Amino acid sequence: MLDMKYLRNNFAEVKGKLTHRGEDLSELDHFEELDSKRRELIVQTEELKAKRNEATKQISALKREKKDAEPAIKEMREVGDQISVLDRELNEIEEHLQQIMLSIPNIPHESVPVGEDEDDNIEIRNWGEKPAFNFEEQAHWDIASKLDILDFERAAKVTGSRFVFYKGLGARLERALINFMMELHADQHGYVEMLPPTIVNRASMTGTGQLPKFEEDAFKLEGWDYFMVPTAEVPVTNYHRDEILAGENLPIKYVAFSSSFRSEAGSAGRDTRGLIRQHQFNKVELVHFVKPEDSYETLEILTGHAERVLQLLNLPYRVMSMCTGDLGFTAAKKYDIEVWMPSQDKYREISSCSNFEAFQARRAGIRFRREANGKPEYVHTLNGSGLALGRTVAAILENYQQADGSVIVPEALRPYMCGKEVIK
RNA sequence: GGAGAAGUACCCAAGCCCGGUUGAAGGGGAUGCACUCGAAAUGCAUUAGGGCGGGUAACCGUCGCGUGGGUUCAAAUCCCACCUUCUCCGCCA
Repeated sequence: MLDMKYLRNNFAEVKGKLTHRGEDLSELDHFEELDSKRRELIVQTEELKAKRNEATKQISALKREKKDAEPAIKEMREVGDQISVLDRELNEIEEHLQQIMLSIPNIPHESVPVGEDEDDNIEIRNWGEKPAFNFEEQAHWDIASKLDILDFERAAKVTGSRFVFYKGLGARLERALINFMMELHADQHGYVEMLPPTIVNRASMTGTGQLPKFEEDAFKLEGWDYFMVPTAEVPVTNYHRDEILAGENLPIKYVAFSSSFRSEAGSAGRDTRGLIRQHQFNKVELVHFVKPEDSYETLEILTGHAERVLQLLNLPYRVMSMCTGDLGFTAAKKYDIEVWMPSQDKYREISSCSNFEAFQARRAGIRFRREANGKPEYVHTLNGSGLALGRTVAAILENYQQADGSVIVPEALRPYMCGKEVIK
């Protein structure tokens, strides 16, 4: 959510900056009218309420002195009616205004490249050497099915398409990656470890920006106003919802492991095979709460923490700066880290690191005080995958595949795999 | 799932039956001042934060006793719904 006062005072400028995002801004046009109507009504009702409060004191004094209060009561009856009419109107307007505010995307940071879609994203850097194979490289689903470590067919029977069983050393590999990543971030990067709920309520989904606009992307529990989390970002960011944090405790950094659930509405036919696009996948997520002046430096650090995972696994990747048209709804700036997938001859997203500035903090009411008696200010929130587990498994299988169909275990993972050096 | 109890300011807690003088007694804590060489103890004082609106500003208004509605001239106090916590029973990993 944007700062309403800022939007009021800089309407044309904000609107200009939002046009590059390629989102529907038709709602925005009602803002100015509703906003001024709202303030008008507030002045009116508050005047009447002040009058009523004054009269109430007098009525109670009259009653105490056993004098006739009937005329005053009669008059206030009318005032009361006026108040309730105006209040009702005010409520409607505030609801509409709130709905508009919740549907306006974040303002892109000035350093974000202007562009329409993913073709306009800019490569910031790349790392590692793409493997050279002297045999025909295979897709990870083929490698995995020959090794019997992933089972998509039975998952389709048990649940449906876009689900998977990890099996044997496949399951072991995924679990090794979870432990490897969690320990790296907790022990070496200084994050506090979390295992959050994987079901959250509507307020949480609204707080981080998944709702109200993207409800069809989420799995909702029938009969409940609960949702399966699409990312641990939701529970972990909302962990501090409606709180005022002590400035001296910032920055706060959490690393959370959770399963993530996405309906992938509108993605039918894309990445139908393999681990790239599942309804359920595991992810290690990094979440920061920082002072506003620190958030852009933090975005670089956070991205570096995610990159560190790929470096230790020796997987080639590049870092892309998302252009205005590919930023997503909530981010002011976003880097995607893309890992090399040999069978596709392409880089594929494996982490997404975003600075939301105060966009989520305003929705979720997350503030801090610089000093004990200072005014509360909104924190800036950031998060990034560190990393998506399924895609990491896919990248390992493809980049570490051997001519005989076996897969070398990256050295950094061997301590988590009982020293095993190869999956065959 | 069944039965019961409770949610009041930073914390504890009175008020709620019998609506108005409680914008919230009292205590603790915190802060300031006094006493003291200093501390403790003691005494005095302050301590609703926050949202929203108006105003160049000082400041003013409004909302606020779990949340949302309702009744009333007026609600912490009455009515309804919901949420959360606790206790007991049942079930259960």
